[in-house]
Amino acid sequence: MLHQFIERAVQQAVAKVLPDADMSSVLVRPCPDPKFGDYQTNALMSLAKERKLNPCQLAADVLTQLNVSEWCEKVEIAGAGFLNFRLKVSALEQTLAAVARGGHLFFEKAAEPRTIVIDFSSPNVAKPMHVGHIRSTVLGDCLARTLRLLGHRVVTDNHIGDWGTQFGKLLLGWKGQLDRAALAADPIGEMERLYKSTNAACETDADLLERARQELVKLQNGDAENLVIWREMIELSQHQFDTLYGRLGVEFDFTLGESFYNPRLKQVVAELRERGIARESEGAICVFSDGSLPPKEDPFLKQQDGQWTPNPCLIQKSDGAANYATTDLATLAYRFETWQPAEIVYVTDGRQQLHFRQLFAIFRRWHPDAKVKLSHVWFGSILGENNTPFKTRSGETVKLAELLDEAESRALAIVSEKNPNLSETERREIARVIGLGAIKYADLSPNRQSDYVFSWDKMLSFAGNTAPYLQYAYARIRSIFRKAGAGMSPAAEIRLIATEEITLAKKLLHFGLVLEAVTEDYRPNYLCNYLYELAGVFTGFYEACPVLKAADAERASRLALCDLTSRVLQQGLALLGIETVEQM
RNA sequence: GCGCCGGUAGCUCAAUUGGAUAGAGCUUCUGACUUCGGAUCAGAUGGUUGCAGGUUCGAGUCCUGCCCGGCGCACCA
Repeated sequence: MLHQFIERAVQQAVAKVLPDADMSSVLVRPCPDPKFGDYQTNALMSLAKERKLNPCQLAADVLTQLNVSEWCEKVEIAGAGFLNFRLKVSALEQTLAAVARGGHLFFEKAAEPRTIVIDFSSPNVAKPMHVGHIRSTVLGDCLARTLRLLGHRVVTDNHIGDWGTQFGKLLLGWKGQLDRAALAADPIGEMERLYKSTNAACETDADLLERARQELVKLQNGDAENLVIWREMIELSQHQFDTLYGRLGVEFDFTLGESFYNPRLKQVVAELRERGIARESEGAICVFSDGSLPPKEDPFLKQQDGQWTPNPCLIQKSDGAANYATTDLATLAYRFETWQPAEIVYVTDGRQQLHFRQLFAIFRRWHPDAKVKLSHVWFGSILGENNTPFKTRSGETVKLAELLDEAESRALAIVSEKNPNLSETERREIARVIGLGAIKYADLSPNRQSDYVFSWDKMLSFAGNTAPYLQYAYARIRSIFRKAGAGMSPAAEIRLIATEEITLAKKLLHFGLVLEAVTEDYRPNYLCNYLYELAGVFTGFYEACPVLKAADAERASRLALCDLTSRVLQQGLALLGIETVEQM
């Protein structure tokens, strides 16, 4: 893309003037205001600062070494030492024409593909998937899709909760009060009922609690009967997962649950003890600070009463059982050894930050030579009214299946009102796409680190930065092609004359830059913002530039612009996991 | 108490290595329709970026202190 050509040219020019400069900081970015130009670099000012040079003089020196006349008008030095670039319309036209002929859609594949493991979603067996799983699922899926499009090798792994203390109570309930008919009709509901009822009974009955514990011990020791029941619970749960992931369009390469790592846990603890990374404390096995980090950055220290005190990570409970840190360590080691990734990404809510800081720190000590990058991509909570956690009226967690149902039924009501002429089958399909898109977009468009307030009315609105608005923008473009019929020549020459055409063309060019930003910071909201802005710029073009009524050459050129815009919208939404429809 | 995160227009949010005059939507008000889909668009109103300092050519962004809110901090995950 053009900005990369300019960037490389600038880097080469800087290298001639300042051979020792760090080129990774010499970047070319879109201008914040078109009056300055189309692209700018502000890197020369910081380079000048480091070297105590006059920034404008440095800019002038770089300029003498710079030749971007193939793509740009005269380069300007402005402000405190910006270089401003203005694209030649001819370069724009050629770039768009090349994409229209079948090039990559305004992005470039990564020069050095990386292998990246992404851990996301992670629902629990025998429990309904609920609203708490949506953000991890949607974020992780979007990151996987975007990284893949850019040419990276992505391994998605669903670390389901198929092991743990809850199975004691579940097994006890299953054996005592399982309703087979209810299980057949609604397996998750029945398992949830068994757990809740047994759990409640255990609150007041110590004998029952002990029996639940015994069931858990039997399971952990490989008791045949309990294993059979446990496997059935997993299988029933997997059906639920498959159904919901099917609706959401999410796929995993692997589903290696917690239980997969059971055979490795003892070894993990033993190894960490042998190496002196972990030791016994109050009956548990713990990892303490090794003093290698400054106290402020050390996840195994906290300040209490003005003193740095231990903040250990437990890797084995005093009863000898492993806990989630143990499993996560075994999982991390397995992923590292199995896929040899450049990076492992965990998509979870922000409350687990300390856990992952400790987990990563332990792994670094355990495998000091491992080059793998470890990332915790965390997100904020979904809130209901009054900034309280999002719950149903009766205070229950909102089930994911019901959430999706409601999204679709609300969308159906809107579609039926707006476009009653469509058949019910068509309206249902449109409602499905709009309803699911609205939910996903509501999760992806805010900064992932902030909490957001769940609002049906906002997410399903056709105005503002919402999925329906973008889907509408797409449908409206497709409508032009339906009217145009088959008379569209795909490899049309593109001629940009009106300012709205040029603005749209320049916006299309930014797509790849945005995708890179998304994968660098793991922030899909950059893509959402971009698509919304693109839709806005397109509307400006749509209002000002008639397409079908234009004369032949202009018509073909504008049709090509429409086609490129619709493709970027569709591709962008697809990366967010959101479908489009031809009519809505 | 300590840590992490947040505090930006009346409301909900954005702001791409520190970069130029902090931007959208909603709301309110004013306009545009014999419409390539008005499910739209144009314009107006609206700001001491929580407070006070500091760093520098330049700070919503970095540093220090304080105020307010959410979350976390040894055997749940």
